[in-house]
Order: sequence, then structure tokens, then C-alpha cells
Amino acid sequence: MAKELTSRKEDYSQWYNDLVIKSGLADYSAVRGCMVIKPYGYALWENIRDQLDKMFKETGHVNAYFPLFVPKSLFEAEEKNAEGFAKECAVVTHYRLKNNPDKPGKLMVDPEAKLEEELVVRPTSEAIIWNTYKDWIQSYRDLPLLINQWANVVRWEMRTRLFLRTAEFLWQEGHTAHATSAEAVEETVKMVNVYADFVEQFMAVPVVIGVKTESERFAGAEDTYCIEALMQDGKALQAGTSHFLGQNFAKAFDVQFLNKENKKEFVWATSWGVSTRLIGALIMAHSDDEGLVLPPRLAPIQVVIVPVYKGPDSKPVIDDKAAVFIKQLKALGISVKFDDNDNNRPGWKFAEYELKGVPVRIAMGLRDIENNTVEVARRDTKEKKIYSMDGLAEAIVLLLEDIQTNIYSQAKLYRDEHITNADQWDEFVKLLDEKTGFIAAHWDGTAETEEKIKEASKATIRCIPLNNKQEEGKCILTGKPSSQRVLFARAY
RNA sequence: CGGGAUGUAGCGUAGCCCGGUUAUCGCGCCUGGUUUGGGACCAGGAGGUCGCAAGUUCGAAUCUUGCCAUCCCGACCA
Repeated sequence: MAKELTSRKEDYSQWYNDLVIKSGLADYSAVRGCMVIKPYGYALWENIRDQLDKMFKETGHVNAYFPLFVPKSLFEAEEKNAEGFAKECAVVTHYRLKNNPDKPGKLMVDPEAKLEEELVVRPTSEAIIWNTYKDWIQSYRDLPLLINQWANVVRWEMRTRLFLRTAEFLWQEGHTAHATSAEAVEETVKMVNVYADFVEQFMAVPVVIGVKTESERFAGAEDTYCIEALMQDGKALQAGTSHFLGQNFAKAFDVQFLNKENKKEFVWATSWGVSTRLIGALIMAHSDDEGLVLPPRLAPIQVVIVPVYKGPDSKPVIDDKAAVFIKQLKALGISVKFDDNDNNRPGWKFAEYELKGVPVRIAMGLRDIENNTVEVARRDTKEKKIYSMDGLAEAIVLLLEDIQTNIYSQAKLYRDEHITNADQWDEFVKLLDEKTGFIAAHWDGTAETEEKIKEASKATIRCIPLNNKQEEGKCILTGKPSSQRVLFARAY
């Protein structure tokens, strides 16, 4: 099982797929391009969601919920946004089925139940939300409006991959309205930083915060800020985006407010989102040949206790002792699983919880009870140590923190080693092929050059890092003058 | 939508080229027992429209045609 995962260098996609399925996070479903998130995967998502939700509330946001369906006329109101998503929309055209007269027992779409106006299944909710905000905003006193929604969206992609790109996915989308441009920009930057903090501190994945180029920008946005992470195969992954929407949606939906001078103005908007793709980022940033490596702060199971029975009399003795630690650990807020399943032997369980990425495993048998010890194994380094039972719970808390820090350091080391400067085209291509990762190179700032580089190398500009160092240089492709390096990479 | 591949039990598969008894093997599952410090063992058992449809044939998992589905590589994208 786990051994089959070792081929990931040769075929990373296959390895990733197998890992997601075997570790019990998710599986493909009967619906093309859609996945079933299994209980273990959903528990991970709930932990991600709960922490983000807390951070949103700490920054003044509240939750609401808007409809799944967007009438086509609303959807097309903001033209750039509509155009950007048009190719991947699922559309509801009918509202009823009926018995098929030609095929008994089968159903058909009732042609008489055609909707007068088609409904677009939301690929994103700007349209329906701004149409609603129009009625909520009259005065500057109604601003800022800081709302987040937890929802599912549908994007009918050509090619899908578990967690990274599914036809339907879960996400949150924040949609805010402000009285001034400066305040909206501030919100946009604030939220991309919230994402960066979350991903680094909780997912233990280092990110680059930056701004997208015009061609990579969200459809309908004036500016798109993003966090970019690096996966273990050297490809980049956009892990979250925050958009400054200017007055585009306000104008499209006529959302105006009266300012203090009693003058009408269009509001300024932002939107920002992260999705279940974060789970894909988590998997590809930390996992190894034995399976997942989950960060303690998000792991659904932080500690697993595996009893090692010997003879029928040992079970009550070991179970009683384990119960003491389970109680202590739970009192410290740690999620513990006690696996006393008799079907599987300890060795099987060790491998299974490694596959599932449980950060800490405690093995406890009669030998330990005699010695007042337990065997503690950490998932990140696979190191095993004998711990005294005295003060065990407190020691585990420290160990979990150490694992969290360590996997972040490991990922950061890898990421930092994979940001490489390139000044010549040949070098640029060679680095992409052989070393992989981010390549920092000069670019003349034009969309034409960006497109040519993409065609020639399959690398895109992931972002222009925030607070980027300014330096004179020449464009990697055209040799034209440039004032800063931007980050290129091949990406998911 | 182009290129490649694959569909046989819950999962992974053999058989197909060269048609022929009751479709192979492993994992998993059920019952009973023995076990348990790195993926246990014994005994018994359940589980199949061989992707779908048509054709060829005395006979099709196997040959022919059509269709469907899925995966991988592109184009597209969070």
C-alpha cells in the first residue's frame, strides 16, 4: 500500500491521486469531475474552515448566504466577469422531468418546462451579491459592508484533479463594499495577508504574497493579490486570491451611496476566496513516501494511541492506562484516537496512521506499563522515542508544537532553495526543466512578452512579490529594460 | 476538443493475440478459532449483467462494428 507511493518522482500526478484516495481524504464520484470528500477529508476541511472563519470574524466580517442560481441577465451585467467565466458555466434550462413515453420507467426533460430565463449555477457570486447589495446600501453609514459566504461553486473545467480542480468545490468568498478606493485596497491587502498568515501558521506552507499581472488577473478586477505556494514536484500553486474590484461591480449593478456631502458615489469593492484546493496544497507540500504529513494545528487526529495487547488479560490493564492519558490529552484540547480495533495488529495500525498523516503516535503495551513508559513516534521525522508516563500529556503538547514548526521549516527550506535568479533565456529554460521551482527574472512588463514566454517555456508569471526589490535589469526574453524581477514557474 | 491508454467481484488483477468444461489470483468482507512491539495465521463461507448494444459462430471475456465511461498528456482554469 504505502510502498506503492514511492514512485512519485516518476509520476507525481499518479502518486498524488493514489495518496488522496488511499489516505481516505476523498475519492472520485459518479459525477464527472466531481469528488466525494470522505469523513477524514471533511474533518480536515472543517478545521481549515473553522480557523479561517475565526480570522475573518476577528477582522470584522460576518457570514451570510446567497443563492446558488444566478439569473443570466444578472450574470452578464459585469461584462468582463461574465466573459471570463462564460466558458465554464453549468446552466439550468428546465425545471421538470416527466415519464418518457418511448422508454417505460425512464425519465426525460419536459420540453414544456423550459425556464423563461436560464439560471447559471454560480461559478462565483459577485453578480448575485452585488445585485443584493444594491438594496442594502444607501448611505455612507451603511459602509463598509464586510460579508463572507461559505458555499459551493461550480466551474465546468475540461480537466479535473482531486482537490486542485474539481467541477464543484467548496470555498469561502468574501465580498466587501467601501466608501473609498483607499479603504477597499486596504481591505484587499489585509485579506491576502490573513490568507498568508493562515497558510503559513496553520498549514505550515510558506507562501509568496504578490500581485498578478494583467493577464492573470481575476475577470472583473482592477488588481488581484495572491499567495503562491511551491509543491514538492517544483510546481507552483495559487493558494488564495484577494481582488480589488474598483467600482466595476458597483457600476454594473448601480450600487451608489450618499456621502457626507449628500452626493451620490459608486461604492468600491473587494472579493477574496480560498477553497478546498488548500487541502491539495497541504498534501503536495508535506507528504512523503509513507503518506500524508498533516500539520498538528489542522490534523483531524493529532494523536493516535495504539495499544499492544498480549494475552486476553492485558486488554483491561492497557485500556485503563490509556484512558488516563486520553482524558489528560483531551483536557489540553488535543484530539486523540484510541484504536483498540482487534481486527488489525499494531504493525498494520502504525502504517495506516502514517498514511493518514497523524502527527503523533503513542504505542502502549504491558512492557511500557511495567516500565512506566510509552513509545512515541512523530510522523514528520519518523523518529521513535521512549517517554515517561509522568508528564506525558504536557510533553505531547510540546512535541506537537515542535512538529508544526519543523514541517514549516522543512517546507520553507525547500521553497527558499527553489527561488532562483535567471538572467539568460537558456538558463531560464534549463532551470525550469531541471531544478524547477520559482525563477526570478526580469520581464519587460508587456502581456505580449508574458504570452510568448508562456508558449515557449510553459511557465507563467505567478506574481510580482509585494515590496519587491527594485533593480535595473533586462527582460529575459526581449532584453528590454526592466526595473524588477518577477516570479515565474510552471503551475497547477 | 486533439493525442494515448483502460474497462473482468468493494479494490487491484490473470485470461484476450491463437474462441471451447464451473472465469484466475491477491487484498478486503462474513463465521469460528489462535494471535497482537512494523501491514498475522488456520479452517470454512459469501460475492460476477466479463462497460453497453448489435453482429459472426454450434459456442464469445476472447473476433468484428458501433456506443458509453473513466484515467493520463495537451488546450482551458482556483
